Amino acid sequence: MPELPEVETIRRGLEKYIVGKRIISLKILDNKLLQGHQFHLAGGKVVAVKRFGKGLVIDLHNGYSIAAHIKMTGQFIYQGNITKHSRAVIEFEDNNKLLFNDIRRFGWLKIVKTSGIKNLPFFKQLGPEPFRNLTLIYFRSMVKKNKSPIKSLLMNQTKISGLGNIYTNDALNLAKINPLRKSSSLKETDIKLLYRAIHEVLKRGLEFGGASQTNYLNVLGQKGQYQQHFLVYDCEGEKCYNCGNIIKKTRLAGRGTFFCPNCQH
DNA sequence: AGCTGTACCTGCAGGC
DNA sequence: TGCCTGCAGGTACAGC
Repeated sequence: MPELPEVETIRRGLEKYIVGKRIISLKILDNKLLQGHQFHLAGGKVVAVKRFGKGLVIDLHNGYSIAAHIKMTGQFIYQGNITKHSRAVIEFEDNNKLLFNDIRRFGWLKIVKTSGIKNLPFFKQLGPEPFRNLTLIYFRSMVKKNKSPIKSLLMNQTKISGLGNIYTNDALNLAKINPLRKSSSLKETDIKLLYRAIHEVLKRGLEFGGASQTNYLNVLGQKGQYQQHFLVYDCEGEKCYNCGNIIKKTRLAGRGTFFCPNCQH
């Protein structure tokens, strides 16, 4: 489910509710889920919760961390009830607990030394991130030399981290750029508009607490509201808010791709 | 090197 | 009602 705004909303929730708590156990309910040795966790006190791209990292005081990726349908739920989709339960000394639920079972948890997080394959390959180190200079040079469709480039986590299908579709609409356009064909004006649009749609996503189109929930089990404000994502057949033309859907690299044929060139 | 297609899973909506 | 197909917000990997 999650892209940058959803994962960041989860991170903020975890930061609020579990930092300072001591873990007494991790119960694994799905053997596919975990890599690493859970005995490193017992007695570990949570000191920080970080996000890198769409990945989460829970740092403990003892030099170990829990790295997590919730992929399409993962959820971290604080104080929730165990369901058939619960894959792990972290219990804290104060009797509170954190569930990791995941319908499609794509997500993972890894227990590693905090110093080794950056060497995990997923974290190692991440590109710069909006609101952090994605500069216009880097963005411009990357766009100019890339020959794939601009949408594919934006979705590529090694080029830019944090964007997924929802925010990529909406950012391209806001910048009035056709998703199928070859990256290197973008003009300076397009590049600047797109750079700003990426930040704008992510900011909106964050302000609405993420998009709960299907499974996303924050750590309190609450839905986000950005799905009520999609510009084009999942809007096939609806009228474009800008010009009234009908929004079209196509497929690009296997993903649903939405755009206004009139506004986006 | 860098791209595309497919696999990984489960659930759900839509067509018949 | 039920079966079938296709699709879903992400990544890893094979193959070109």
